[in-house]
Amino acid sequence: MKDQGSAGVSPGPPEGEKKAINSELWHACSGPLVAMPPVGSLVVYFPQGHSEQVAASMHKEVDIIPNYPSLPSKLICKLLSLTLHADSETDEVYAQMTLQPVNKYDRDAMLASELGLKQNKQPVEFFCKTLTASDTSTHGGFSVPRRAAEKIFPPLDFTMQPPAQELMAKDLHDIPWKFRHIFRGQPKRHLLTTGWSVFVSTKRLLAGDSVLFIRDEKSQLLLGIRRATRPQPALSSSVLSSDSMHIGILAAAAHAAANSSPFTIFYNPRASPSEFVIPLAKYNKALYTQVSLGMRFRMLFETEDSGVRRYMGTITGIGDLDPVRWKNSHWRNLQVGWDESTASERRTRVSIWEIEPVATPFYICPPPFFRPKLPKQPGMPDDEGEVDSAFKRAMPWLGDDFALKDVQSQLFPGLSLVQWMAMQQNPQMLPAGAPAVQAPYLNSSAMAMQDGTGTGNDDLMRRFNMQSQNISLPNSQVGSKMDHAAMAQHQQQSHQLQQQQQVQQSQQSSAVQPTASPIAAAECHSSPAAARTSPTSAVTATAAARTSPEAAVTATAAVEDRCKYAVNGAA
Amino acid sequence: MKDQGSAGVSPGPPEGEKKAINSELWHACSGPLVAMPPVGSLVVYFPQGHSEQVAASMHKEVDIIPNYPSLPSKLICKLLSLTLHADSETDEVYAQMTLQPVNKYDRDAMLASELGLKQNKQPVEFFCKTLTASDTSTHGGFSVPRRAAEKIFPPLDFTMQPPAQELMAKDLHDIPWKFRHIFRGQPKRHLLTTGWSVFVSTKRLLAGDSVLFIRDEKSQLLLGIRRATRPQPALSSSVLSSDSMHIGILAAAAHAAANSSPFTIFYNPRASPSEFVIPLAKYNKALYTQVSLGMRFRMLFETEDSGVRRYMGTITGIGDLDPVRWKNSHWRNLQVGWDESTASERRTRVSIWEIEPVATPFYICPPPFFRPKLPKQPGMPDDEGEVDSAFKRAMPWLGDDFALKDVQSQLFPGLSLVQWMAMQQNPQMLPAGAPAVQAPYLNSSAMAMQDGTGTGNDDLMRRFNMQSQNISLPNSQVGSKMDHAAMAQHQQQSHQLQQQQQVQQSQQSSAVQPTASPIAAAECHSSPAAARTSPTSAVTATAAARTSPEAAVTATAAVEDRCKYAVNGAA
DNA sequence: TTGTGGGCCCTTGGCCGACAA
DNA sequence: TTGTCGGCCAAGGGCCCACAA
Repeated sequence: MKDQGSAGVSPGPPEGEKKAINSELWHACSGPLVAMPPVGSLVVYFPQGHSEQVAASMHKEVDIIPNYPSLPSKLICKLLSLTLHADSETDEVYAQMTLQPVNKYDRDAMLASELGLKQNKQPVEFFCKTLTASDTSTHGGFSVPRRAAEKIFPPLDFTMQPPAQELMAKDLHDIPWKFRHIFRGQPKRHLLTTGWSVFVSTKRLLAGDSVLFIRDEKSQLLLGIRRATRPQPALSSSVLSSDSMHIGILAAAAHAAANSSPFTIFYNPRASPSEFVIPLAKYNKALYTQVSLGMRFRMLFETEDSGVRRYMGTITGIGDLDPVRWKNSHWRNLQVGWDESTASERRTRVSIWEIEPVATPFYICPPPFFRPKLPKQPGMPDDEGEVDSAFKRAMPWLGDDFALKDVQSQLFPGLSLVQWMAMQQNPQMLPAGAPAVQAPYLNSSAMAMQDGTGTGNDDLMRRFNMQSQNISLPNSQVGSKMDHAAMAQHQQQSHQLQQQQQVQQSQQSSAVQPTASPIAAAECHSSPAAARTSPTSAVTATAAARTSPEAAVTATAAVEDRCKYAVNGAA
Repeated sequence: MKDQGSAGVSPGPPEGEKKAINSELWHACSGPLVAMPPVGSLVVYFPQGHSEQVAASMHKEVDIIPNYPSLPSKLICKLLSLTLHADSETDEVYAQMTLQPVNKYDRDAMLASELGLKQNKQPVEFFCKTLTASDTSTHGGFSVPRRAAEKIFPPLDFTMQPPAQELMAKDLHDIPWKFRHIFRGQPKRHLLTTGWSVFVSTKRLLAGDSVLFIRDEKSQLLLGIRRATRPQPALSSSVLSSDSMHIGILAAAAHAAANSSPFTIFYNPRASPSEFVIPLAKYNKALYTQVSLGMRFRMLFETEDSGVRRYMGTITGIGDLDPVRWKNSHWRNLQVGWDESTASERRTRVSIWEIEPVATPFYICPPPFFRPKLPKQPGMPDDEGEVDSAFKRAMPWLGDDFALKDVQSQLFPGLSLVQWMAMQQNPQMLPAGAPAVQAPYLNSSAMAMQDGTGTGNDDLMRRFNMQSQNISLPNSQVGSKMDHAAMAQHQQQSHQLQQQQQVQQSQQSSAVQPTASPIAAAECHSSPAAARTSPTSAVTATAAARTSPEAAVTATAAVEDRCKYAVNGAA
C-alpha cells in the first residue's frame, strides 16, 4: 500500500508529504458514523480493538486476540497528533494518530475531549451514489440523480441546447478530474459523459462501489470513492506475520504505557466495525449509563448510501468478550440481540459507548435535587473548578489503572507465540470494590417506566433488572444465567408495541441527547442494485479472471430511510 | 497485498491455500542468488537483517534498527517449514518460514544444512528478457530473442507459411496464458502476438520489467515476471506503524528464543539486498575464513537479466554496523570498497558469508597435516561421530549465546519507542576471550602469496595484515585506523594486475569451492534499454498520472557477462 | 539479430435517444 | 426518475512489413 497525499489536521510526522487532505472529503469517505477526536483531547485506547482491526484489515478470522504482560485492556491517552491519509492506490481512507498515555490530565484536554463530541464532520453539501452496471460499463456514462445534480453541481445554462458544462472535481489526492456534465435524453436527465470512463478505469471502480461528490466551503467540487465491502481473499502481508503484527501492537502500547511515551497507530474507519480510540468524555458518559440484562437500546448503523439509521436491540448478556486473556475489559462486553430478522449480519457484541439506551435523558441531565450527591458532572464540566480532581473523586479507580508492574513472566517452553501470550493474564486487576460496569445512581429501565414510556411489560422488565444486579461481580457471564426462553417469548409478544415506543422515544430523546447526530435523508427509492459480469477479453478469459462483484446487495427492508442515493439536507 | 496461490515445500501453516507454487518458477523469479535452506536444516537468523528488510519493503530509509532487551544479534534455528508465495496482485515472490530457536542440534539437521549448500534451484531451461518499449506498447507484440525461442519454446512446423503455433504458459498462480507464437517478418523473427497485450496490461508491465519463460521437468512452459526496481514512493502500511512493525519482529523473535518456540517470518528475496536467514553450515564456513583489512575478495551480484557476475573488492574495515545497539554482530560487519568505478551503487557493508575470499581453497579442504589439531571439520561432517559435540568443542561460545536472561529493563519516561529500544544494550556479550571475528589458523592473504598468486605487492599486503591483528578486540572500528591514502594508492597501482589475477583465481577456485554456483550465460549483447512515457489518455492527463519509468537502466560495463537477455546453458 | 515506426483493418469505446421499470 | 439497450461513428488496439541500429 503506497503512501499518498497525506494531510495534517495537526503537525503529524511527515512521511512523504504532499498536500493536506481535505478533512470534509475524508469524512465523507469514511462515513457518517466516524468522528475523530480533536488533537489535544483525551481518548481511551483499546488494544483489543486495535488487534481486531489488524485482523480485519488482513481479512482474517478474528481468532484469538492475544494479550501482553502488563498491558491493561485500555489506556487513557492524549491525542498528540492526527493525520488524515488516503491510500494512493485504492483511495482507502485512514488516519494516523500519535497517542501518549497519561496518568493525569489537565482541564484543557478534558474540555477538548468534551467539545469533540459535539462536532459532526460530515459535509452538508454532498451526495453519494452506488454505481450501477450502466455507470461502470464502458458503453455509457454516469447517470446523475436529478436532485443530486441540482443541489451539488453548478447550475446549467438552460438556454443552451442541450445544456452542458465542464465540471472539475478534485479527489483525496488533490488530483483534478474533468467531466462533461450534460442534461439530455428523452426524458431529460443529468449525465456525466466525457472523462467519466477514464475515472472509472483509473480508480478501478466496479458496480456496487460508491462515488460521492461534495461541495466544500469555497464551493469547490470534490469527489471521493467508497468501495463495496466485497468478500476479499485473505490478505497476507508478505512483510510481517500476523503474530508479529499483533505482538507489535501490544508491545508498542505496553512500552508507551510504561514510559508515558508517544506511540503511533493507524485507524482505518472502513476496515473494522468499531472504533478503538474513543473520546474520554464519550467513554465516561457511557460508564454512567446503567446497563442491565434485557435493556432496550438503539444503535446507529450506516446505510448503503452514507446515511444512518437506528436499529433496536436488547442486551442479552454482559461479560468479557475474552474472559481469559482480557479480563474486566469494556471492549464489546455487551451481548445483544436485534429486533429485525434482517439484522442477521449485525454484530452480537458491542461496547457500551456504541449504544444509546432507550429513554435516558434523565442521566444526561440529572434534575437539580440529585446534584448535591455528585460534586461535578464529568460529562459536562463547567467553569467552577478543577475538572481534574472532580474526576479523581468520581472515578477513584482510574488512577490505579496505569501503574506498570514489571511482572516476572514465566516462560513456557514449546508454546507458540500466540499460545504463550494467551496464557499471560492481565495483571492489572481493577480494585476489588470496583465493579466491571459501574453501578449507576439509578436504574434506567425502571426510570423509563416511571417516565411513562414503558407500559405493559413491567413485570418482565423488573425481573431483568433484578437479575442485572449480578453484574456488580466483575467478569461474570450473567448472560448465560438468563432465562432465554422467557426472554424470547417476551420479545415476540411485545415486539410491535416496542416498535411503536421506539419511534416515540427516538423523537423524544434525540432532542436532548447531544450525541445524537441529525439525520437528513431524502429521495428514498428502493430497488436492488444490479450486478453483472464485467466484460473480459476473450483470448485469456481464465487468465484475466477478475471476479465479478457478486450480487450481494442484500435487500434489507429499512424502517427509517433507505434509498439508492441520498441528498444530505432537505431538497 | 492480497494472498495468493501459496505453495508448500513442506506443510506450512495454511493461509488461503490454492495450489503449490512451482518451486523452479519461484526461484527463477527470485533470482540466481537466492537459495532457500532445506526444511529441517539449521539456519542462523539475524533480527537486524529482518528489520532491514521491513524497512526496505516500506521503501524507507534504514534509519535506526532498534534492538530489544535480551535478544541476541543472531539466533540459531531449525527451519520447521518453508512455504513459497507470490503476491496475487503484483506476482512478487516471497517465502514464509517457521523457525524454531535451538540450543543444540542433531546430526540430521546438521547434515541437511550441509546438503542445502549444494543445491542450486535455478532452472536449467529458462530465459529472461527485459521488456522494451515496443514490447509493452499496445501497438505491437513481443519480440522473442531467437536463441531463447529455439531453446525454450516447442519447435515450430516450418512447413507452414508462416510457421506459427499457440503457446500456453502458466504463471506463479497457476493461471494459464495463451499466446500466438509466430515466425515472420523480414528478416524473420520470433514474435508473440495475440494474447500478449492482455498479459502486459493485466500484469501491468512496463518497459524495464522482465519476463521469464522456463520449461520444467515435464517440459511444461511456465512464465514469470520480475519488475524493475524503480524508485517507489515511501510505502505507508496503513495498518501498522513502522515502530510497531520493528518491535513486533524483535518481540516475536525474543519470545521464541526464550521459549524455544516457533515463530514465523516472511522473506522477500527482491525487497532487500541481503538474506537474513543463512544456512548454519554456510555461516560456520564463513567464520573459519580469515578476514583482514585490505583483503581482496569477490562477491556475486545479479545481472540485469538473471545472470550472475562477480565483482572484486577490498575489505576496508571490520567492525559493528551498529556498535551501540547491536554489539558484536556479524551482520554486515565488513566495510568494503569496490574495484570498478561503476560500482557506486553497490553496498559498502557486507557480511562475511557473502564474500568469497580470493584464493581460499586451502581452508575449504585443509591438508592432512593440519587435521590432528581439529577433531572435526564443522563444515563437513563425516560419519565418524557426534557432530554435535564436535561443534561444542569447536565453537564453545555458541552455547552461551542462547540463554535468555530476564533483564530488568529500566524505564525511561518520555522517550519514544525507537529511542528507548535504541538505548537498550544487548545484554548478550560474547565471552571476553572470543574475538568478534574468529582467529583462523593461518592468514589467507599470506597464503595466497606463498601460493604464488600474489605477486608484487607483498609489503602493502603484509602491512594490512599486521594492522588486522587489531580485530581480535571485539567491536573495534579498525577501518577508521587505516591509512586510507596508502590504500587507495595501492589499489590504483595494482588495479590492472589484480584484474588479471581475478580471472585466473576465479577459474581456479570455482573448481574447488563447493559454494560457487556454475554460471552459464550466453548471447551477450550490450545496448541500453529504452524507456519512454507510457501513453495516457488525453482527457485527464494529470489525473491518470502514472509515472513513466525513468530511464534508470544504468549502463554498467560488465567484465564477465552482460546481455539484454540470457539463455541459461550453452546455446 | 531485433527495436521502432508506418500502413491498414476491425474491435471496442463512447455518445445518442428509445423504452421500460 | 433512471437503468439498460440498440444505433452509430470514431479512436485506438493489434497484425503486418520496411528499415535501420
